Amino acid sequence: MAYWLMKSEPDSWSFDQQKKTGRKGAEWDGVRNFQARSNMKAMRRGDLAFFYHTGEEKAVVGIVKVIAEAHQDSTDPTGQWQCVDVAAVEGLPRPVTLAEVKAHAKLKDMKLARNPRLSVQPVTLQEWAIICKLGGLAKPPET
DNA sequence: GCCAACGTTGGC
DNA sequence: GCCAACGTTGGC
Repeated sequence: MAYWLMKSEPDSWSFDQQKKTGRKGAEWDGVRNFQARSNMKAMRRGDLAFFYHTGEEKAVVGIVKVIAEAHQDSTDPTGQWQCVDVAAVEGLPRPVTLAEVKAHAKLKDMKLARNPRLSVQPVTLQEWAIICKLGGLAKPPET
């Protein structure tokens, strides 16, 4: 069981859109970065990920679950890129902003703060728990 | 809208 | 295989 963080520009794909796809979820397509790809290849069914909005919001807004492991990205004609499928689990009652992450002693070394350009990144259990709490969840979701 | 940081590409 | 140039991302 691993934890991740996936970033999206809400204008192109938002957590609200993700929620509308319900339990069947959607492909996390369009990733064209080797590091992000290798992170997606390491994902297993049932892993959980934060859904982060870039741009205006710059905040973790929800949680998604990996429902299909890495497979061909249907939007890639060259066939070299892959994606996973994710489904919304729940939104955070209170979004956790990038500013808060950077200000928090235990979170400021997160990849999110250090390398904001990596679109799919691992999150430690400790980071996961802290952000869930800051986000207003009584307890982190179960798989 | 600008700029810094990073990743990727291509020439040597 | 190295490195400069370029393009893109994302924060400010």
